[in-house]
Amino acid sequence: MATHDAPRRRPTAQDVARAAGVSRATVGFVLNDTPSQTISEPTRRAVLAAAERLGYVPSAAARTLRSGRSRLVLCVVPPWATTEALSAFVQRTAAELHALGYVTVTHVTTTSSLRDLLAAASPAAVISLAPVDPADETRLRTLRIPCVHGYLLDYPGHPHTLPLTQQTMGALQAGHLRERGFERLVYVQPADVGHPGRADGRYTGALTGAGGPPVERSVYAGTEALAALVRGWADDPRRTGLCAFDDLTALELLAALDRAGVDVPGHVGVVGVDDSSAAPFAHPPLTSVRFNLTTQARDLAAWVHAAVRHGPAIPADTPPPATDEPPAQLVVRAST
Amino acid sequence: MATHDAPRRRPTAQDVARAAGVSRATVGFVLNDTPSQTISEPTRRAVLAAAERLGYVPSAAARTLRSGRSRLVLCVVPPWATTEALSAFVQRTAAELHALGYVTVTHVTTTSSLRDLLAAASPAAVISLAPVDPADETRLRTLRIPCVHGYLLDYPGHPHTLPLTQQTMGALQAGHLRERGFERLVYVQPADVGHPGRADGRYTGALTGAGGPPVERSVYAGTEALAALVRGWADDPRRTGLCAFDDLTALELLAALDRAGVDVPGHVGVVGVDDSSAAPFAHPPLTSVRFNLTTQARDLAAWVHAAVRHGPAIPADTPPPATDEPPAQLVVRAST
DNA sequence: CTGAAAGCGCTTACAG
DNA sequence: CTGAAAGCGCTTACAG
Repeated sequence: MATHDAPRRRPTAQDVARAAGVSRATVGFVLNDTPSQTISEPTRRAVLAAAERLGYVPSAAARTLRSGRSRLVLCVVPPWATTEALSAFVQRTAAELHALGYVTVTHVTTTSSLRDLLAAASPAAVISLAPVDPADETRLRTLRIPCVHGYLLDYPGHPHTLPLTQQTMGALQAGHLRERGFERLVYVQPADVGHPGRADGRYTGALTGAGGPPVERSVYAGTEALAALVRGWADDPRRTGLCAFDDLTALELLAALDRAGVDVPGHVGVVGVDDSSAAPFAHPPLTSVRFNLTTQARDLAAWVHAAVRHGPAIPADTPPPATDEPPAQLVVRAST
Repeated sequence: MATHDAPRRRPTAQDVARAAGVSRATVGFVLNDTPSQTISEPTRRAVLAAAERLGYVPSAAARTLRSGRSRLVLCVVPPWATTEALSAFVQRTAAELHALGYVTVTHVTTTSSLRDLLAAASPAAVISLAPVDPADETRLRTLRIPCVHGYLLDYPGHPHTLPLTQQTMGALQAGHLRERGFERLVYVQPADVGHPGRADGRYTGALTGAGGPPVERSVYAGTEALAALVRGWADDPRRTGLCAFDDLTALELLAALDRAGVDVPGHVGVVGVDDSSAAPFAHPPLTSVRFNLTTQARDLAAWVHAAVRHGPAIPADTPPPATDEPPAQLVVRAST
């Protein structure tokens, strides 16, 4: 026995029209809330009920093709930006964009080019958490898809720079260590930090936050190299404050310091970046820089919305709304 | 002065045809590698060169609408599945799917329904890392979009179950603790673990892995509650082995045990799940369960590909390829 | 290879 | 509200 109402194809607006006993145009007006049309409440309800009953979902492909608009926002994330803090940032931004009528999806870049991605999806806009390849930038311009930069690197002359920059993070770290009375300041990072600009920016910020040089910089690769650094700090009579590149680096530092029997924070202090969920459980609990991303996610979403409506070139007319909230703050724990 | 070759609209296949001096059909044949057509090498090159020069990217919307096919795979991730290990799993799966010709994007579910998502994108298939809402399952069936379950819950009767299940994890934890001579075994979890089935499955697995009961189960909420548990373990004359729900839970346990002055692993042992990047730097370094996701990502990608080609109902004919690799393994460190 | 064509499902202006 | 219609850019079968 064949089920009589199982369609062999997905339902279309035409099917909804038939089921609701109205014209196809009416279905479109109801489903799109077309303001220029007045639809009576009973008709409206009948259409919506029929759509629901049939499991109708408008074809994204047809809608995008015909209207030239899309509700999809594509967030492009480099592999090194898949941290807790940045994931939270993307999720908040997605929530803000949802309120503006968009749907956000994320793509972690493995191959470098956006070409394949753009041939498979038709986004209204792209958010990139990393500097975009020039070829891809050209492509996006050609396709008239606005690209908003959601990365936290200073980008001179670029209007869309979030208040939170790499500099902010380093400055908070170094300033805090100075306040706590650490005399010698060292910026410590592993050799591989994804995009080198991140570490450079944070180090530059540390120079500022320390109230001027010197802030040393140590790059290590491997346990041996780190142990050698630890010996240097242990033997130094000065109290040494370490600005760790991120929380993971900080955890590695704390473990190495513990192995060497160094007193933390008595002789050496450590500050991370990210305020990861592991930070409170470190040994000792880790002081870290927490991002305040709520308002910044709203800014980013607003830029995307503006770019979609007015085109990518909206430098002067959309300044980020002034907020009292600092872009980041220290969460002080026992490691300093 | 106006730039003479800046088009006001995005280039189409027609533009490429004009630029290459061929017919529009030829462009389609070249760009799609249509096997039924023989295109001479010079023509082929001319078309590709013109496409490249114009920055042509085929319209995903038009292509999907016309062909009824899409190269987009949508991976739906609940907020609690955004861990390092699962992110890595998704990225590996995306890489495998890329090799099969798909492009994968991820959506973290905030609102529960897939409706908005499916109205904004036309995926060829959906991978869900969480059980799918029945309404959404119906919707996907109606839209003829196959949905493959990428979550690690046992799902009785479901053909697509990866070798790695929640049970596997718990079993490895408990088996290891027994081997290490811990007499009393406790499964410890915070009250909120996202989807409760995860903790239930892991606990069930621990019962098996321990070679039979008893394995106690402790659910805590807050530092106070945890401290009370720690006192209980400290006062017990038996060596107690703790199966922590995940690495974060394990880190919290280690911190609490350290505060209470409990000897780890002398008196209490701790095993996590995830083998997160913080695990090696814990105090003491944390023994944890690492997922072997390489082959499992390949299986998942193969299921997606099969589902796209043969429809969602492919139970019997696509068994997961047998691999020698265990679905997960212990990484033993000092905490046990 | 070319050229003319249909049609995917939708949005949206138009005359009633 | 209805009904007939165009057209977004593409894929793809067809006759040459």
